[in-house]
Amino acid sequence: MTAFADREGARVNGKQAPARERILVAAEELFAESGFDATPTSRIAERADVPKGLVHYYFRRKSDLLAALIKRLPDEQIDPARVVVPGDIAESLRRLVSELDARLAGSRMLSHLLWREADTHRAVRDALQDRFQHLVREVKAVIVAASEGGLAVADVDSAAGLLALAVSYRHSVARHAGDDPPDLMERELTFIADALMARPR
Amino acid sequence: MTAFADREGARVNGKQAPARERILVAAEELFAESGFDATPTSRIAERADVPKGLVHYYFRRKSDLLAALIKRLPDEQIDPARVVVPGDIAESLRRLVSELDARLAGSRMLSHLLWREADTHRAVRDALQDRFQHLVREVKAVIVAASEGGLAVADVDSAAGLLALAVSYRHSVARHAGDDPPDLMERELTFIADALMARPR
Amino acid sequence: MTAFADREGARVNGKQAPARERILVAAEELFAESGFDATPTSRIAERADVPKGLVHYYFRRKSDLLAALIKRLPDEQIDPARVVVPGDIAESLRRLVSELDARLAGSRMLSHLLWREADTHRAVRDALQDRFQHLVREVKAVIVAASEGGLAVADVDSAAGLLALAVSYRHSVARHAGDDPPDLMERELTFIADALMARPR
Amino acid sequence: MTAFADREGARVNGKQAPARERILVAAEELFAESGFDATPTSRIAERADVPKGLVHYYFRRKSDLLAALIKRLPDEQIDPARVVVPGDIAESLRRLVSELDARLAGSRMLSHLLWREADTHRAVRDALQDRFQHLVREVKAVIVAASEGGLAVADVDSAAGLLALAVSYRHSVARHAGDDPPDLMERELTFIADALMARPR
DNA sequence: AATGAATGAGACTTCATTCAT
DNA sequence: AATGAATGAAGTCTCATTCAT
Repeated sequence: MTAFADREGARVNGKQAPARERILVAAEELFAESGFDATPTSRIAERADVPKGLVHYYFRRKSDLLAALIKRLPDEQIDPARVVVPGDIAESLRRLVSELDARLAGSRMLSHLLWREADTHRAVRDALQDRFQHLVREVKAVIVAASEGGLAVADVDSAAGLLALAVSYRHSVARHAGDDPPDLMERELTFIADALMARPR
Repeated sequence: MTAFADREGARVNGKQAPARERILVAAEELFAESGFDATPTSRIAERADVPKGLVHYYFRRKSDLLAALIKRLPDEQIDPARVVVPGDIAESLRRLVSELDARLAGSRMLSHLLWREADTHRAVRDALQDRFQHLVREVKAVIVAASEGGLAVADVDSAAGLLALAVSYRHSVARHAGDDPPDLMERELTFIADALMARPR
Repeated sequence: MTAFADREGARVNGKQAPARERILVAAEELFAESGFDATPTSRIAERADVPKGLVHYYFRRKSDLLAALIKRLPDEQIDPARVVVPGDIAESLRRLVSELDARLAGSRMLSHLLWREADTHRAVRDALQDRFQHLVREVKAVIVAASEGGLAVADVDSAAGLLALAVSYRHSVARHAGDDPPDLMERELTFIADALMARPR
Repeated sequence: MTAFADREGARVNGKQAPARERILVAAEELFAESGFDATPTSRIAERADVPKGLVHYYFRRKSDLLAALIKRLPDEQIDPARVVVPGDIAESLRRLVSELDARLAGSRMLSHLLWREADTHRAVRDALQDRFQHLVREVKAVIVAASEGGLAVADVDSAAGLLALAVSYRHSVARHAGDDPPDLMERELTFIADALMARPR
């Protein structure tokens, strides 16, 4: 590990990360900060500290950068066993949200980017849809496991959809708010959990 | 007056709308279709069927167009009396959503635009926040009126927040889905209404 | 006479000056401040407080404004009798310079403008040359009158040329200096006067 | 070296000068000919025979071109020993003026440009002031050396100031005259020299 | 006489992309 | 593999000038 401080992500245990990697990191940051269109490739090169030509050497067109970024999306499955507290839906969901927060912390910017560019770039749109569906399924799985059966499918679907929406909103669009009180999430979460508990089985 | 149909909004009973108005309509459409940055002012002029210079005559900078668009946002209050069915929260919310759909139909594109550009343009971000809060308050008012009192404030807040989120999502981001099944909304709506009914008072 | 204060020169004893005059005054100021090319006619209209169309109504092309400005140049002859102190060249020149200062004070901006635009506009160039020659002749006349004859023509020409140069420089280009110490002029002036006195006759 | 005559400065012994240099030369010529504002970058590209984009590749903004031009100003000191004829101020000044003429011949246009743009561009104004002061000092040094001491400081200052003015005027603004008779300078020069000689010591 | 909407040429500038080295 | 000069299309914006009223 050198004595020089450096860009987050630009170094991998002591050595400067390879140029290609540095370019991707820089692109992700800048796209998230200013949007795809508003980010010149020259500024990406600058931030990655590589010559301008190298960006197009690795990614012939600018959109190839976006495509490469999407491929890098973290896509780990959260193991329901790690978060589920049988019989306690609220607590289970609470832990799930916490895990999701942790998982997405590393790619919050990218998540956010997705929402912005979904319109103009089909690849992005599809990736976004996939991630959302994936999220819904994860929530559903946790609810089912925590409830130990007995819930109506439609209710689970509704609940999972609403929570996924809230989480997703929080992770991407809502970050504008600045405040983002943690209890806000808590409030919705318990409301949903209680609602499920109150349903006739 | 020709017999030809024309751009939506570009004509006002037989006469071509004033140039300024045509420019705004064209800008709204194009911004929503392709995003702010990706829309050249020249294409706006083209679609509005005005010379390129006129766009900048009325709106010196491109961002002034965005600002003008935001000022035009419909902002009518929905009268709770028109949608509330006392004692029936679900039906009340159903009618409210229906009204909201109607209201936003005219500016769906603009709504969508807001979500996309919220990051880069502070004016947009603020407008977006305002609209969302406005929406939450409307939902809350309907719930309170329909429930005839007796609900916990926190529950109303949660429910209103979730429904506003769902409506908002549907009106803007969700349009990617293409299909947008009406019953999807119905499912979330009844889930929320039932949840409220089931709560201890 | 209204209670409103107004632009210097835009009012003529209590009444607002006619629009055409206000336009000329505004143009003179702005051309001198920012240069001919850098001054949009729209800003002239603005400062003159007239509608944009009126500027081109009175002066079809922008260059017509310049031409009209040149025609307005003050061109009064300074009466040698008023400044000459017979036998005292230095004092005579001192008084002349003082008169010239007073005369040009009213049109300092315009004088300055002339130097800047002389290149690009033939009419300006010619006016500038004329004014300079006029100035040389005035200086010459004062020297001749003050010296009561007996100086060599070549010396008078040289002296007049040099002083005219210094005065001209001071009135136009030199104004950049900011400081512009009065004694600086005095120094050159006495140098020239003494030189003339010391010449063999 | 080809048989074709070519733009002055655009070729360096047979090979075309580098693009960046050609751009600077073209800009200098055009700015001097028509002024800074009146010269489109497109015409600079045209004359330099480079694509339009290259001008902005090397000089992002048009004003950067002006700045670069100013840095290129020749700034060699003239060695007093080369021009001074001890005891003969007039001849010394004559030789100095001749040297100055030679030195400035290469950048006459640029000199001229400076006077024109001094108003609107601070960098130019400062450069101009510096050059003038530099010139005054050079003249002063020659006078002192040629006179072999014994002149009053104030007289030397006056004389140097006047001659610098005349030289400067000739090199820049005066070029309008077209004719520019060499003896005109000679006349002022001897007048000044004689004046100094005649002064009491 | 006066006005301000309208026009279109053209200015500066940015930028993705290519290419010779 | 890597570089940075070079290219030209396209974008935003300004402005003198015209013209219908």
